[in-house]
Amino acid sequence: MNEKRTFSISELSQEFDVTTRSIRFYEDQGLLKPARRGQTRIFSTKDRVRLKLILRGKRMGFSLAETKELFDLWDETLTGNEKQLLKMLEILGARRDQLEQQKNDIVQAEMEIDTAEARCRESLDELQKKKKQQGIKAKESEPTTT
Amino acid sequence: MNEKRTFSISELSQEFDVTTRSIRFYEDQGLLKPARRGQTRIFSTKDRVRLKLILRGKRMGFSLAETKELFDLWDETLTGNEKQLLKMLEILGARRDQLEQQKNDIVQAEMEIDTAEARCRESLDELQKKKKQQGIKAKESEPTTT
DNA sequence: AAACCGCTTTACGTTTACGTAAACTTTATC
DNA sequence: GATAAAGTTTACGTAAACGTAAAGCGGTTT
Repeated sequence: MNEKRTFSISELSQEFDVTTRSIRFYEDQGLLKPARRGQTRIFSTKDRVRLKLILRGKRMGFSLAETKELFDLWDETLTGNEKQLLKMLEILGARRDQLEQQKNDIVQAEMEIDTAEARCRESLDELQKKKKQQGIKAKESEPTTT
Repeated sequence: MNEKRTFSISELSQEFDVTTRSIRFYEDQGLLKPARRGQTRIFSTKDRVRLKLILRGKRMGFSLAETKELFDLWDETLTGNEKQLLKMLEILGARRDQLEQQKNDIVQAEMEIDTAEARCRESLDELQKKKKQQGIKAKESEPTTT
Protein backbone atom coordinates (compact mmCIF):
# COMPACT_ATOMS: atom_id res chain seq x y z
CA MET A 1 0.00 0.00 0.00
CA ASN A 2 2.17 2.81 1.30
CA GLU A 3 4.60 3.08 -1.58
CA LYS A 4 8.17 3.09 -0.38
CA ARG A 5 9.77 4.90 -3.27
CA THR A 6 12.15 7.68 -2.40
CA PHE A 7 13.10 10.84 -4.26
CA SER A 8 16.12 13.07 -4.53
CA ILE A 9 15.80 16.80 -4.13
CA SER A 10 16.39 17.39 -7.82
CA GLU A 11 13.74 14.85 -8.83
CA LEU A 12 11.13 16.68 -6.82
CA SER A 13 12.50 19.98 -8.02
CA GLN A 14 11.96 18.98 -11.62
CA GLU A 15 8.66 17.24 -11.16
CA PHE A 16 7.03 20.21 -9.49
CA ASP A 17 9.04 22.94 -11.17
CA VAL A 18 10.32 24.44 -7.97
CA THR A 19 13.92 25.29 -7.08
CA THR A 20 15.94 23.16 -4.72
CA ARG A 21 16.40 26.31 -2.69
CA SER A 22 12.68 26.45 -2.09
CA ILE A 23 12.52 22.81 -1.08
CA ARG A 24 15.32 23.26 1.41
CA PHE A 25 13.57 26.35 2.67
CA TYR A 26 10.38 24.40 3.23
CA GLU A 27 12.35 21.89 5.24
CA ASP A 28 13.97 24.69 7.18
CA GLN A 29 10.55 26.00 8.08
CA GLY A 30 9.47 22.59 9.27
CA LEU A 31 7.09 21.78 6.42
CA LEU A 32 9.13 18.87 5.10
CA LYS A 33 11.11 16.35 7.09
CA PRO A 34 13.15 14.27 4.65
CA ALA A 35 15.35 11.48 5.97
CA ARG A 36 19.09 11.68 5.51
CA ARG A 37 21.67 9.36 4.12
CA GLY A 38 24.76 11.05 5.43
CA GLN A 39 24.15 14.65 4.44
CA THR A 40 21.89 14.16 1.47
CA ARG A 41 18.15 14.40 1.80
CA ILE A 42 15.94 11.46 0.98
CA PHE A 43 12.32 12.29 0.37
CA SER A 44 9.54 9.83 0.98
CA THR A 45 6.19 9.70 -0.79
CA LYS A 46 4.75 11.45 2.25
CA ASP A 47 7.17 14.31 1.68
CA ARG A 48 6.14 14.37 -1.93
CA VAL A 49 2.49 14.64 -1.01
CA ARG A 50 3.26 17.43 1.40
CA LEU A 51 5.21 19.31 -1.21
CA LYS A 52 2.25 19.03 -3.52
CA LEU A 53 0.02 20.38 -0.79
CA ILE A 54 2.40 23.24 -0.08
CA LEU A 55 2.38 24.31 -3.71
CA ARG A 56 -1.34 24.06 -4.05
CA GLY A 57 -1.67 26.04 -0.87
CA LYS A 58 0.46 28.75 -2.38
CA ARG A 59 -1.65 28.88 -5.51
CA MET A 60 -4.66 29.30 -3.27
CA GLY A 61 -3.08 32.16 -1.39
CA PHE A 62 -2.04 30.33 1.78
CA SER A 63 1.18 31.30 3.48
CA LEU A 64 3.73 28.68 4.39
CA ALA A 65 2.98 29.34 8.05
CA GLU A 66 -0.69 28.55 7.53
CA THR A 67 0.12 25.37 5.69
CA LYS A 68 2.57 24.35 8.38
CA GLU A 69 -0.06 24.94 11.00
CA LEU A 70 -2.34 22.51 9.20
CA PHE A 71 0.39 19.91 8.86
CA ASP A 72 1.31 20.14 12.53
CA LEU A 73 -2.27 19.98 13.60
CA TRP A 74 -2.91 16.98 11.44
CA ASP A 75 0.08 15.20 12.94
CA GLU A 76 -1.14 15.95 16.42
CA THR A 77 -4.58 14.81 15.48
CA LEU A 78 -3.23 11.38 14.74
CA THR A 79 -2.38 10.95 18.40
CA GLY A 80 -6.09 11.29 19.02
CA ASN A 81 -6.60 13.71 21.89
CA GLU A 82 -10.25 14.77 21.97
CA LYS A 83 -9.52 18.48 22.27
CA GLN A 84 -7.19 18.31 19.27
CA LEU A 85 -9.81 16.51 17.24
CA LEU A 86 -12.43 19.12 17.98
CA LYS A 87 -10.06 21.91 17.12
CA MET A 88 -9.21 20.15 13.88
CA LEU A 89 -12.88 19.91 12.97
CA GLU A 90 -13.27 23.58 13.71
CA ILE A 91 -10.38 24.51 11.47
CA LEU A 92 -11.60 22.26 8.71
CA GLY A 93 -14.92 24.07 8.90
CA ALA A 94 -13.18 27.41 8.59
CA ARG A 95 -11.31 26.13 5.55
CA ARG A 96 -14.56 25.11 3.99
CA ASP A 97 -15.93 28.61 4.46
CA GLN A 98 -12.79 30.02 2.93
CA LEU A 99 -13.20 27.76 -0.07
CA GLU A 100 -16.77 28.95 -0.48
CA GLN A 101 -15.52 32.53 -0.50
CA GLN A 102 -12.95 31.65 -3.10
CA LYS A 103 -15.56 29.98 -5.24
CA ASN A 104 -17.63 33.14 -5.16
CA ASP A 105 -14.58 35.18 -6.03
CA ILE A 106 -13.96 32.94 -9.00
CA VAL A 107 -17.51 33.22 -10.24
CA GLN A 108 -17.32 37.00 -9.99
CA ALA A 109 -13.99 37.06 -11.76
CA GLU A 110 -15.34 34.88 -14.54
CA MET A 111 -18.28 37.16 -15.07
CA GLU A 112 -16.02 40.16 -15.27
CA ILE A 113 -13.76 38.41 -17.71
CA ASP A 114 -16.79 37.62 -19.83
CA THR A 115 -17.92 41.22 -20.05
CA ALA A 116 -14.39 42.46 -20.59
CA GLU A 117 -13.91 40.01 -23.40
CA ALA A 118 -17.19 41.00 -24.96
CA ARG A 119 -16.19 44.64 -24.97
CA CYS A 120 -12.86 43.80 -26.48
CA ARG A 121 -14.53 41.91 -29.31
CA GLU A 122 -16.96 44.74 -29.93
CA SER A 123 -14.13 47.20 -30.22
CA LEU A 124 -12.29 44.88 -32.55
CA ASP A 125 -15.36 44.47 -34.74
CA GLU A 126 -15.73 48.20 -35.04
CA LEU A 127 -12.11 48.56 -36.02
CA GLN A 128 -12.58 45.87 -38.66
CA LYS A 129 -15.60 47.67 -40.11
CA LYS A 130 -13.68 50.91 -40.36
CA LYS A 131 -10.90 49.11 -42.14
CA LYS A 132 -13.29 47.66 -44.69
CA GLN A 133 -14.87 51.05 -45.25
CA GLN A 134 -11.49 52.51 -45.93
CA GLY A 135 -10.70 49.67 -48.27
CA ILE A 136 -13.82 50.42 -50.30
CA LYS A 137 -13.06 54.10 -50.42
CA ALA A 138 -9.56 53.30 -51.60
CA LYS A 139 -10.89 51.13 -54.40
CA GLU A 140 -13.40 53.78 -55.48
CA SER A 141 -10.67 56.34 -55.86
CA GLU A 142 -8.35 53.97 -57.67
CA PRO A 143 -7.21 55.34 -61.00
CA THR A 144 -8.26 53.08 -63.88
CA THR A 145 -5.46 51.71 -65.96
CA THR A 146 -7.60 51.21 -69.03
CA MET B 1 -26.24 55.97 -14.18
CA ASN B 2 -22.65 56.48 -13.11
CA GLU B 3 -23.19 57.28 -9.46
CA LYS B 4 -21.35 60.38 -8.41
CA ARG B 5 -21.01 59.63 -4.73
CA THR B 6 -17.61 60.15 -3.20
CA PHE B 7 -15.91 58.48 -0.27
CA SER B 8 -13.34 59.45 2.30
CA ILE B 9 -10.40 57.22 3.03
CA SER B 10 -11.82 56.17 6.37
CA GLU B 11 -15.18 55.26 4.86
CA LEU B 12 -13.54 52.87 2.43
CA SER B 13 -11.22 51.67 5.15
CA GLN B 14 -14.16 50.67 7.30
CA GLU B 15 -16.33 49.29 4.55
CA PHE B 16 -13.67 46.91 3.29
CA ASP B 17 -11.88 46.35 6.58
CA VAL B 18 -8.51 47.51 5.33
CA THR B 19 -6.18 50.03 6.92
CA THR B 20 -5.84 53.55 5.58
CA ARG B 21 -2.15 52.79 5.27
CA SER B 22 -2.94 50.07 2.77
CA ILE B 23 -5.22 52.32 0.74
CA ARG B 24 -2.56 55.00 0.55
CA PHE B 25 -0.07 52.35 -0.41
CA TYR B 26 -2.29 51.18 -3.25
CA GLU B 27 -2.46 54.74 -4.49
CA ASP B 28 1.29 55.05 -4.17
CA GLN B 29 1.65 51.98 -6.35
CA GLY B 30 -0.63 53.46 -8.97
CA LEU B 31 -3.63 51.21 -8.37
CA LEU B 32 -5.90 53.97 -7.15
CA LYS B 33 -6.09 57.54 -8.33
CA PRO B 34 -8.34 59.49 -5.99
CA ALA B 35 -9.00 63.16 -6.62
CA ARG B 36 -7.87 65.75 -4.12
CA ARG B 37 -9.54 68.57 -2.33
CA GLY B 38 -6.49 70.37 -1.03
CA GLN B 39 -4.54 67.54 0.53
CA THR B 40 -7.32 65.15 1.36
CA ARG B 41 -8.19 62.30 -0.93
CA ILE B 42 -11.60 62.02 -2.49
CA PHE B 43 -12.49 58.59 -3.80
CA SER B 44 -14.96 58.06 -6.61
CA THR B 45 -17.13 55.01 -7.18
CA LYS B 46 -14.60 53.91 -9.73
CA ASP B 47 -11.92 53.96 -7.06
CA ARG B 48 -14.24 51.97 -4.84
CA VAL B 49 -14.71 49.33 -7.51
CA ARG B 50 -10.99 49.12 -8.04
CA LEU B 51 -10.35 48.70 -4.36
CA LYS B 52 -12.84 45.85 -4.32
CA LEU B 53 -11.03 44.28 -7.25
CA ILE B 54 -7.68 44.70 -5.55
CA LEU B 55 -8.87 42.93 -2.44
CA ARG B 56 -10.48 40.13 -4.35
CA GLY B 57 -7.30 39.77 -6.32
CA LYS B 58 -5.39 39.41 -3.10
CA ARG B 59 -7.73 36.75 -1.83
CA MET B 60 -7.15 34.92 -5.09
CA GLY B 61 -3.40 35.14 -4.74
CA PHE B 62 -2.70 37.94 -7.21
CA SER B 63 0.06 40.40 -6.41
CA LEU B 64 -0.58 44.12 -6.51
CA ALA B 65 1.70 44.32 -9.52
CA GLU B 66 -0.41 41.80 -11.42
CA THR B 67 -3.58 43.64 -10.56
CA LYS B 68 -2.05 46.94 -11.59
CA GLU B 69 -1.01 45.43 -14.90
CA LEU B 70 -4.61 44.49 -15.55
CA PHE B 71 -5.90 47.94 -14.59
CA ASP B 72 -3.37 49.67 -16.82
CA LEU B 73 -4.07 47.37 -19.70
CA TRP B 74 -7.77 47.90 -19.34
CA ASP B 75 -7.32 51.67 -19.38
CA GLU B 76 -5.19 51.44 -22.49
CA THR B 77 -7.72 49.14 -24.05
CA LEU B 78 -10.32 51.88 -23.82
CA THR B 79 -8.32 53.93 -26.32
CA GLY B 80 -8.93 51.09 -28.73
CA ASN B 81 -5.65 50.27 -30.44
CA GLU B 82 -5.97 46.91 -32.19
CA LYS B 83 -2.75 45.50 -30.82
CA GLN B 84 -3.77 46.40 -27.29
CA LEU B 85 -7.12 44.74 -27.78
CA LEU B 86 -5.56 41.53 -28.97
CA LYS B 87 -3.14 41.50 -26.08
CA MET B 88 -6.02 42.08 -23.70
CA LEU B 89 -7.89 39.11 -25.13
CA GLU B 90 -4.79 37.01 -24.74
CA ILE B 91 -4.40 37.98 -21.10
CA LEU B 92 -8.05 37.40 -20.40
CA GLY B 93 -7.63 33.93 -21.82
CA ALA B 94 -4.68 33.29 -19.53
CA ARG B 95 -6.76 34.43 -16.59
CA ARG B 96 -9.46 32.02 -17.53
CA ASP B 97 -6.96 29.18 -17.52
CA GLN B 98 -5.74 30.29 -14.14
CA LEU B 99 -9.26 30.28 -12.82
CA GLU B 100 -9.73 26.75 -14.11
CA GLN B 101 -6.60 25.71 -12.24
CA GLN B 102 -7.92 27.32 -9.10
CA LYS B 103 -11.22 25.55 -9.46
CA ASN B 104 -9.42 22.24 -9.65
CA ASP B 105 -7.38 23.15 -6.62
CA ILE B 106 -10.54 23.93 -4.74
CA VAL B 107 -12.16 20.65 -5.69
CA GLN B 108 -9.08 18.77 -4.55
CA ALA B 109 -8.95 20.70 -1.32
CA GLU B 110 -12.60 20.00 -0.66
CA MET B 111 -12.10 16.30 -1.15
CA GLU B 112 -9.19 16.29 1.23
CA ILE B 113 -11.16 18.19 3.80
CA ASP B 114 -13.93 15.63 3.47
CA THR B 115 -11.66 12.68 4.18
CA ALA B 116 -9.88 14.55 6.95
CA GLU B 117 -13.18 15.36 8.58
CA ALA B 118 -14.34 11.78 8.27
CA ARG B 119 -11.23 10.52 10.00
CA CYS B 120 -11.66 13.05 12.74
CA ARG B 121 -15.22 11.92 13.36
CA GLU B 122 -14.17 8.28 13.40
CA SER B 123 -11.54 9.00 16.00
CA LEU B 124 -14.03 10.94 18.05
CA ASP B 125 -16.56 8.11 17.86
CA GLU B 126 -14.00 5.66 19.12
CA LEU B 127 -13.13 7.91 22.00
CA GLN B 128 -16.82 8.20 22.86
CA LYS B 129 -17.23 4.42 22.90
CA LYS B 130 -14.30 4.03 25.21
CA LYS B 131 -15.79 6.62 27.50
CA LYS B 132 -19.08 4.76 27.61
CA GLN B 133 -17.35 1.48 28.30
CA GLN B 134 -15.59 3.05 31.22
CA GLY B 135 -18.87 4.50 32.41
CA ILE B 136 -20.43 1.01 32.46
CA LYS B 137 -17.48 -0.48 34.25
CA ALA B 138 -17.72 2.27 36.80
CA LYS B 139 -21.42 1.53 37.40
CA GLU B 140 -20.82 -2.20 37.66
CA SER B 141 -18.27 -1.63 40.38
CA GLU B 142 -20.45 0.86 42.24
CA PRO B 143 -21.04 -0.15 45.82
CA THR B 144 -24.74 -0.71 46.58
CA THR B 145 -26.16 1.40 49.35
CA THR B 146 -28.96 -1.01 50.18
C1' DA C 1 -7.16 80.04 22.41
C1' DA C 2 -6.54 75.34 23.50
C1' DA C 3 -7.34 70.98 22.54
C1' DC C 4 -8.90 67.50 19.63
C1' DC C 5 -10.02 65.07 15.35
C1' DG C 6 -9.12 63.25 11.00
C1' DC C 7 -6.08 63.55 7.37
C1' DT C 8 -1.57 64.20 5.49
C1' DT C 9 3.62 63.23 4.31
C1' DT C 10 8.12 61.23 5.31
C1' DA C 11 10.70 57.58 6.47
C1' DC C 12 12.54 53.78 8.70
C1' DG C 13 11.25 48.86 10.27
C1' DT C 14 9.39 44.10 9.50
C1' DT C 15 7.89 39.71 7.64
C1' DT C 16 7.64 36.34 3.98
C1' DA C 17 9.64 33.61 0.54
C1' DC C 18 12.85 32.88 -1.57
C1' DG C 19 17.61 34.40 -4.90
C1' DT C 20 22.38 34.28 -5.13
C1' DA C 21 27.07 33.54 -4.13
C1' DA C 22 30.88 31.11 -1.76
C1' DA C 23 33.07 27.39 -0.13
C1' DC C 24 32.85 22.55 0.98
C1' DT C 25 31.66 17.30 0.72
C1' DT C 26 29.97 13.30 -1.57
C1' DT C 27 29.01 10.54 -5.55
C1' DA C 28 29.46 9.19 -10.27
C1' DT C 29 32.41 8.92 -14.51
C1' DC C 30 36.29 8.58 -17.27
C1' DG D 1 42.94 9.26 -9.03
C1' DA D 2 41.43 13.34 -11.37
C1' DT D 3 37.48 15.69 -12.46
C1' DA D 4 32.96 16.82 -13.06
C1' DA D 5 28.17 16.68 -11.28
C1' DA D 6 25.09 16.96 -7.66
C1' DG D 7 24.46 17.85 -3.06
C1' DT D 8 25.39 20.47 1.25
C1' DT D 9 25.80 24.57 4.71
C1' DT D 10 26.31 29.45 5.72
C1' DA D 11 25.14 33.82 5.01
C1' DC D 12 24.02 38.03 2.97
C1' DG D 13 20.55 40.25 -0.38
C1' DT D 14 15.93 41.44 -2.07
C1' DA D 15 11.05 42.43 -3.49
C1' DA D 16 6.38 42.80 -1.81
C1' DA D 17 3.13 44.59 1.30
C1' DC D 18 2.39 46.72 4.51
C1' DG D 19 3.28 48.42 10.12
C1' DT D 20 4.61 51.99 12.87
C1' DA D 21 6.12 56.10 14.57
C1' DA D 22 6.89 61.23 14.09
C1' DA D 23 5.48 65.57 12.97
C1' DG D 24 2.58 68.78 10.63
C1' DC D 25 -1.92 70.85 8.61
C1' DG D 26 -6.94 72.29 8.63
C1' DG D 27 -11.32 72.40 10.74
C1' DT D 28 -14.41 72.50 15.01
C1' DT D 29 -15.78 71.90 19.42
C1' DT D 30 -15.47 73.74 24.16
